[in-house]
Amino acid sequence: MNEVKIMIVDDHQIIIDGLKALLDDVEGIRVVITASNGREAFDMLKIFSVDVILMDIDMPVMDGLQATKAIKEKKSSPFIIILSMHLQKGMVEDLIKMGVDGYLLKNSDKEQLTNAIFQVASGKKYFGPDVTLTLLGDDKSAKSKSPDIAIGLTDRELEIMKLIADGYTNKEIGDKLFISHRTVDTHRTNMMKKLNVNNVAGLINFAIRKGLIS
Amino acid sequence: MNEVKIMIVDDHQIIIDGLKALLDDVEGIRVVITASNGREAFDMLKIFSVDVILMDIDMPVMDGLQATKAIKEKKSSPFIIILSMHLQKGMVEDLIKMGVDGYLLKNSDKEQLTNAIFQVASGKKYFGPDVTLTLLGDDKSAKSKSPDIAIGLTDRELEIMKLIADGYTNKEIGDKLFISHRTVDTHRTNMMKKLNVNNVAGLINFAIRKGLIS
DNA sequence: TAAAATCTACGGTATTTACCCTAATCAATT
DNA sequence: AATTGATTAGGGTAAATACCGTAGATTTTA
Repeated sequence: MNEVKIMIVDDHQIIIDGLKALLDDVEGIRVVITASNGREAFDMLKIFSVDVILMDIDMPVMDGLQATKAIKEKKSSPFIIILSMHLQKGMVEDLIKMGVDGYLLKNSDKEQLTNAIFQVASGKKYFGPDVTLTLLGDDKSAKSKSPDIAIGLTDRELEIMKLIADGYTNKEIGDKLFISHRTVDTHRTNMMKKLNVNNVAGLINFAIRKGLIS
Repeated sequence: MNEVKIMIVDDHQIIIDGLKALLDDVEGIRVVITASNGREAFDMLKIFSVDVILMDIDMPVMDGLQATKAIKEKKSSPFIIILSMHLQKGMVEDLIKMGVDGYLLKNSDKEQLTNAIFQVASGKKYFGPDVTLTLLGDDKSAKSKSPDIAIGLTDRELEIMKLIADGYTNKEIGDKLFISHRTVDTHRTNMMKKLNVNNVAGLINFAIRKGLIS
């Protein structure tokens, strides 16, 4: 088999450098290109051809989920392994629907990473040692349903989310946006329902995970 | 000069492995031990002797700031470089007061990291290419004033902060900690006063900036 | 030993959220 | 033309939070 060509996508240069140093030591793996956000990764694919993408989730400009979606929409896209900080339940199913080929926590070790890369490169799926892969479904399911996998929040909701995170009350937000504080409350409630949390702390925690604030 | 002996402290194994691979390529640097949280790092220092510690901030059990505080309280402690995800204004001053020797964003590159290590190992300070080091003061200032430099929150407050961030209500937190929900409210109020915010959103935003959650 | 900080707790009150519900308007899509 | 989704708004209520104060018990520091 040829060398597995890798693209690393992460907004932290030190992690890119680290992963690169780590993988360059491995026989059969070669890091050919890196990108610091989703958009860059997407653009790079027009120029470079790679077999496997190691994709971070939290990134500015275009996050890992958006990028994955965009890349997987094209035909003959590379395999994609998501590198995530935290395990989020329900996440794996969503990722599979998006067409992701692997999922790995950042507290995995070198061996698990290389395993994942080789396995995915050979066309199999890899979802961590913890995750039993019972489901799988057909490939078509990726495009047929659930159009808003990544986040599911509207622009307005996002706008309000940020203001909530900044510490404004519903009334203050209403004044700022020239809408009723009841409307703000409605948005707040809708977001909580969507994200399955039950207070502002949960909301903000979500916003952090997605890189919307901080 | 001898080799610079390094300890890496990070809760993500892949980052440890990456940094190790990266630094093992560098002449004059040797990673002798790693730890996955602050407590482990602290304990390891009883056994191993190192010159420079690369310390992450976000960690379970004991975070980087607590660990730094604990380590720097002992005499003849190693130099410590903080590795942080985000640049936080006001942070650097606090870190210097704590006795930290360097501060580096995780989106620094390999060269900056090795520069930082060598510079710090030789007794100088390194606070990133962006940060102009105007202040510095005398070494005594570290212990003489402001006992709660890092954050200003007590252990109990921090504990409660994390539970708030996890979405628990005052009542739930009270039940968890076997104290009255009024006491939880008092802690909450005191924290807000200390941090100059006026609701839970502000609190959590702070917790993010300081790396207490996520 | 005295002073300061920490953790605990409560009374009272105004404000804010959280959570039900309905519903009109507008834009986009089928 | 009809449906869906987004945004807007309100009625009503219970729960939770924010904010003011005080204060005892314990621990730490000076």
